Formats: sequence, C-alpha cells, structure tokens
Amino acid sequence: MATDTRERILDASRVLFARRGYAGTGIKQILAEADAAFASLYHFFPGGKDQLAAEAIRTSGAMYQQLVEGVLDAAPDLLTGIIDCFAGAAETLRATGYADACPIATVALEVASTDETLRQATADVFASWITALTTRIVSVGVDEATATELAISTIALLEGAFVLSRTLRSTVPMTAAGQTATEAARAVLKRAQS
Amino acid sequence: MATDTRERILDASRVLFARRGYAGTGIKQILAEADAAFASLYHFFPGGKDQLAAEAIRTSGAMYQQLVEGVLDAAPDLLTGIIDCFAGAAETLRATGYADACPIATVALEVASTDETLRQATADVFASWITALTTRIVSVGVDEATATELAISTIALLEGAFVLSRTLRSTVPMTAAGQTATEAARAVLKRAQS
DNA sequence: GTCTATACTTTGATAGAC
DNA sequence: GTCTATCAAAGTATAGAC
Repeated sequence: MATDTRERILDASRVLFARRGYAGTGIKQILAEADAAFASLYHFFPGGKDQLAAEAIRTSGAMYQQLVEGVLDAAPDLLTGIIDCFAGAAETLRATGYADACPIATVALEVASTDETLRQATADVFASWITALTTRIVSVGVDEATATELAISTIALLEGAFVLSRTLRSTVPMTAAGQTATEAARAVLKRAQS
Repeated sequence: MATDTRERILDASRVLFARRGYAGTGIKQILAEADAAFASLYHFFPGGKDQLAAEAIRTSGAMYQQLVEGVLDAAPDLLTGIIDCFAGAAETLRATGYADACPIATVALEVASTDETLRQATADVFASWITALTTRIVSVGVDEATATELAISTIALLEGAFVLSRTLRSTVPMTAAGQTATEAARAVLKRAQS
C-alpha cells in the first residue's frame, strides 16, 4: 500500500478542517475524500472526531512551522525571510482560490469557547510558532521582551491578513500586512544593532 | 412586548454565531436563547438559517463599527484612538473569558470557501471597516495609498490578535499587536506631517 | 483491517390548529 | 404571530461478518 489508510484520513482531515472548520466538516466527507471505510476511522482513532481533529491540528501546525522555517533558513537574513513568508502566503492564497491559508485558524476560532481539548491543541501550535520566531529574533541581537512582542505581532499580522484576504478574495491585505511586518521588524533590528 | 421577537432572535444569533461559528450554532439553540417559538424564525426569516446569519453578520459588523468609531471620536487624536481601541478589545476579551472578540471573524473563515452569500456579507463588513478607517487616516493628511495600507494593517493586527488572544486565553497578543499598530500609525503620521 | 448495515441523535425545515 | 407536532436528511458512532 502506497500510503496507508491512517495517513490518508489525516491528510483529508487537515485539508477539510482548515477550509471548512470543525463543525462544518463531516466525518463521512473526510472518509469519502480519503477513500477509506467508515470503520477504519474508529479503528485508528478510537476517540472519534475529536481525537482525529486534535491530531490533524497538531500535525498541521507542525508542518506549517516546518514550511516557514524552511523559508526563513533559505533567506539571506531574517528581514528578507519575513518578506518571503508573506509573499509566499499571498501566492498560496491566489493559487488555491483563497482557500488555503492558516491551517488551524478556522478551527481555533470555532473551538476557542466550546471545546477545551481542541482549544489546547490550537494553543500549543500557536505557542510553538511564537517561541520559534522569538528565538530567531533574539539570535540576531534583540532582547527577549522586544523579540516576543515582534514575533507575536508578526504572526498576528499574518493571521489577520489570512482572514481579510480569504474573505475579500484578494491578496492586497496580505501584501499590506507584509509591508507593515517588514517595517516593524526593520525598526526593531535597527534599534538592536545600534 | 418590550423587545420584539425578531430582534431577540437576531440578538441571540449575533452572540452565538460570533462565539461558535455558523455550522457550530443550531437554530434550536438560537431560538431557546431568544425564548422564541420555532415557527417565528421562518415567519421573520423565510430564507431560514442562511438569511438569518447574513442579517446577523451585517448588523453585527455595523454595530461593531459604530462602537469603534465612537472610541475614535472620543479620543483627542487618531493615534490615541487606535491605542484605545486595542486596549478596549483587550479588556472585553478579559471580561468575557476570551469569548467575545471580532463579531464576524469566526464565521468569515468558516464560510469563505463554502457559502458565497455569507462570504459576501462578511466581505462587505470588512470592506466597510477598511473604508471608514482609511477615510480617517486620509483626513489627517496621509495620501490615499498609504492610508489604505495602514488601515488594512491595523485591522489585520486587530483580527490576528483576536485569534491569538482567544486561543491562548491571554491579553498579551492584543497588547503586543496594539503596540505595533501604534508604532506603525505613528511612523505614517510623522511622515505625512513633515 | 476492512466491509456492510444500522442504531441513535441532532439538524434544518414544514404543516396545520389556534 | 405563535403553538405543537412532525418530517426528511445528515450527523456521529457502533456491531458483526469476513
């Protein structure tokens, strides 16, 4: 078997939950997309939809973090890396018809006040992103507190632009947010290096 | 009748859709919250859940805009007004146990790729917010293009901070985003007045 | 591990009396 | 305009054969 059933179910889950949310995605829909039998789901995920979603969120968050870290590693410096991330996000939005943006934001907002298990999963993902970006900013000479604030603001700009760009079906918000993120980072780095 | 049935249904809808999303909110739940009979919904909203949600989104967006414009009007200058908006958002998050943030973001992400009617409703709301803020920035001497970029970035920071603050159950992201929004606005206004 | 069939619940929506 | 009763469909989850 090329890809095993469990992985196909997770793949389909990541895509559907990201695009349609938790409540908006049916289990039957996931299984149809994954070309898997109904019983397979409960064989691999005895906890049902909740367990499946939690694992989809955590792996999806880790995959997106890897993607971003790859872009940052490939860039000559941190500032260029941030520019590249926003440009890449804009391109992905355009290429997917404004469907694929943040892999977990839709679910995060949906479950924040209703499902503590899933809320924790989304919180762990965001916390990991913030920590990773903060570390990179600290490593170029910025103090911890300032770096944390810049990391959070950069991710907030990215997430907010995802909301606006998907809704308005335009890359303009992503581009504008990228500009502001770049300027904010430039200002912080300039201060740190003086 | 103190408040009429139609308005009670809309009130409950605005709250529930904002906190739990579109697919995650049941019509029966709305009617229970509104203390309204089942048939009343289809009397006032023949289009059913979709029509109800569209009206809830549009009115909710308009109400939030009025709230923000009130804060901006009360401030001595635009920069202070922006600071006040982020501080107010942080306080509301804290006071509601991180439940009430953007009234339409959850639904916006959910329906962006699945329901064109509702997507258009959320898009109209965001477009109205962007236009209103852009106008205010232009009115203090900033050119149209720069003002649009700053308005979009400010709203993106607010929306992104809503996602992070609700998920992490912390006002830290909202405060950090407010700082960055303030600095971005200060830089633009400084340039415009020179 | 996978298939088919099905139980049980909830959902959105409608009909008809009043 | 509101009430009660009810429908058909979709939702999640389980059972048992293979």
